[in-house]
Amino acid sequence: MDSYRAFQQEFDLSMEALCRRILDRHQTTIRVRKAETAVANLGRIIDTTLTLANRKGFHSTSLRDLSEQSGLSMGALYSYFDSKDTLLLMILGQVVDAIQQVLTTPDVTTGGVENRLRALIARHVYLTERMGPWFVFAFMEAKAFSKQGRDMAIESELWTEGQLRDVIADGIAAGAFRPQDPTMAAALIKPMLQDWYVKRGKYRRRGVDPDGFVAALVQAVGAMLGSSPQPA
Amino acid sequence: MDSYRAFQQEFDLSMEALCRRILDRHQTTIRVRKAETAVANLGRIIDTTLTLANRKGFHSTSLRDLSEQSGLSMGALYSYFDSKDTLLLMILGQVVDAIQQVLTTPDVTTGGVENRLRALIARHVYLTERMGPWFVFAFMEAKAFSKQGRDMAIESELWTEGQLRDVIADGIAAGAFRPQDPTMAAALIKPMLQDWYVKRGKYRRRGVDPDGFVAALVQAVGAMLGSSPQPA
DNA sequence: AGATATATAGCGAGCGCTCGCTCGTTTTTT
DNA sequence: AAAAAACGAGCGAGCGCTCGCTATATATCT
Repeated sequence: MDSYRAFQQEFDLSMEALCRRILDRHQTTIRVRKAETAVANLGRIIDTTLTLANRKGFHSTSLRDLSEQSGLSMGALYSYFDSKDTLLLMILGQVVDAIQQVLTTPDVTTGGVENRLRALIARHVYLTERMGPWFVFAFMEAKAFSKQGRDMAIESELWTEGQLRDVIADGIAAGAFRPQDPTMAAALIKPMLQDWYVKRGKYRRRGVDPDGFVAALVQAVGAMLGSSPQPA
Repeated sequence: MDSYRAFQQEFDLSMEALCRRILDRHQTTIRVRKAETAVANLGRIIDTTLTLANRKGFHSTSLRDLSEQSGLSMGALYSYFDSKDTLLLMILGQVVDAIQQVLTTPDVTTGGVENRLRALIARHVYLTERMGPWFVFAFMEAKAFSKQGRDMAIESELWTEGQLRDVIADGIAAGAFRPQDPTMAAALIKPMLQDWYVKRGKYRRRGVDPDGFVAALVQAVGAMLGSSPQPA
């Protein structure tokens, strides 16, 4: 898994696949019984929500706008969620779910520290590239979440940072990285990863693609941690 | 200027001083004539706005909440701004103003590249520490700004990144830093600087103070740019 | 100095409007 | 024809904002 193309073939993160998981997780609230119909309409709802919310904020997006743009009536929308807040939690929940799915696989947890670190960085960039609007949504609306949502976001954030910290700590113990505080190092790397989706437009304007960003980031992080040069 | 204490003595960024500048910039909209009264009440209004907006978002903060918490009536509020959007632009404008004030002084623009880079990093951290809630507000509400506000935010963002890029480019030319793309390097450093105020709580919980963060960041950035060790 | 007049600051009920959400009805599917 | 899904007018609550009014500070006149 060493390019964005390979990543896309390994993980199915299509709107359909994502909505199928959301349907699984919210079977009790979603009142539409036919899975095929439910997945299709969930896709339209969430696609529209992400577009409108990322343009002017979730709170400023009215359900009438959402109804009009998605082509479903007000009543139909309420067959898929029981409150606007639930819609928000559906999207956030799927973001957390996808993170777990992508960052918990052998490539990331085994092998040399250099490769584990590279895999962690690459997968994070590729995942946030593939699900860009979802991550922007989660990041921007985080403050407005209900307590349940905020706790979920913080936990997920700390989990990802913990993965980084563990790899760095292992690397220091193995003598691959210069001795330093692994928690602080992880804390500094995390925002660089987030920048890829928070400021996506800036990188697009400069012609930087996902693989280019991964290369630059791996290089920078390597230098920062004082890693010995990669074996040719 | 080599500590947060020294920074606070060099720059007056008290609520009173900031509001006095806001009053200057919005003389035409603010209908209260006595400067003393206006500055005092602007302080109450903005302090309350930052508190409420950073808790639940600016859009979700009603002017009735603001009125109740600040102790001014609805009518009195409208003597200080002519629309809720103007209130938002007042705060954003002062953030941009303060950035210019702090990052455009001899320390930052003269001397060796190592020192210029250190000064730039330190001042950014100290400024965002001193005006924490203002910066969090600007960052979180940026997407909801009117076009005027968004353009201001983007311009200010790019200006700061440009300052970083220039120092790095000078350093590469002088042989102090390893040859690399200064634009990409600056793009990766910026989010680390922003993390200080966006995730302020995380660092507080871990007992990291402004000077500690500056030290860690200068160290990390130095390694990342491949700077030669500092002269003792 | 005291009385009067004028300007300034603050007040808060109420306006028009949009919001999230409901529910009786209609359309589509089985 | 029964069940499932979609419809959309309408409800009450809460929004940004206004405006006729009161209270207080300042200026002017005897």
